[in-house]
Amino acid sequence: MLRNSKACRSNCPINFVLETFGDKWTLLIVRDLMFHNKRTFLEFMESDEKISSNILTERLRRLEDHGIVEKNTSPNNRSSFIYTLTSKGADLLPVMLEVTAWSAKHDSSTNTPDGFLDAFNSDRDGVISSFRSVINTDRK
Amino acid sequence: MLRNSKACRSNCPINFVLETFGDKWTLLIVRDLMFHNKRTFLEFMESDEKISSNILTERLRRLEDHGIVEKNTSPNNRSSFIYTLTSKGADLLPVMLEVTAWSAKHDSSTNTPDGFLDAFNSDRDGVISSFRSVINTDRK
DNA sequence: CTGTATCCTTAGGGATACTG
DNA sequence: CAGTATCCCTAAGGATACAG
Repeated sequence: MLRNSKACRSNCPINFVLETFGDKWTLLIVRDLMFHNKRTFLEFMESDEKISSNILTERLRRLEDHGIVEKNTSPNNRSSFIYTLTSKGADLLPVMLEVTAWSAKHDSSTNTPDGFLDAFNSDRDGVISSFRSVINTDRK
Repeated sequence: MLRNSKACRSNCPINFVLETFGDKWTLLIVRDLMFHNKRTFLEFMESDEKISSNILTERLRRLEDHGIVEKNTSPNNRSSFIYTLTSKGADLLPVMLEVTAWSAKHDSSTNTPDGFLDAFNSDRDGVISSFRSVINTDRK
């Protein structure tokens, strides 16, 4: 459910992702959920890029509004919150891996795991499915 | 050659693309070059999202700085400029198609060509290569 | 036509303090 | 711990005019 829906600039599918991910922070949260097994506010705060707390609060809420992230109270600790990707969020995996491959190809200074690019180029589907199996998704 | 290089926030490949594409406009220019055969300033101005001229000027320059777009004077008209994707820019095609597929799957209001999603899911490589062959790239 | 320049408004974001 | 609230500054962006 959308808390506040903005007018779309167009119905282009590229524009559609920009309405959600067209900023410098949102995709980093998805990355942390997807590849770094992060799931709490503090864990997101600790990432290298040093997001500030007010921005993090707002971006998490927007991701929740867009159905990409789900927020639940931790079963054992009631004042702790756990963020997980929904299946819609997990569906971003191919996008994320293509982005990673592009960066790895065109910027040698990016920290991509050794052999990723070769593995991805030779067995893309295999790499995707092996990642998919370990993603932190909500399973009810 | 970079006109002004900013400090990177991290060496993460996801962050790397955000340094270039982490805004609401840049990717739309790539989309126009890649899928709509646009190549002049005016053509970019005419897109549905209504970018303003000062933003367009700055984004084109940044894309040129990052080696994603090339700017050349038109051979027949000396005061006219033609923008084309470099091979680095054209390498974004798989990313763009994955983004399109994600949007098409999760937002029914996006204007995606009929049958794209099915074609892409069943013959991804075929779809990519057929797109690749018609992309407006600089070939010298 | 292809931009630049300027002015102005709004959104993004950093720092910090504070609450349940 | 998990945020919210506030203050303040800068960056992003819209409108418009203008230059080569």
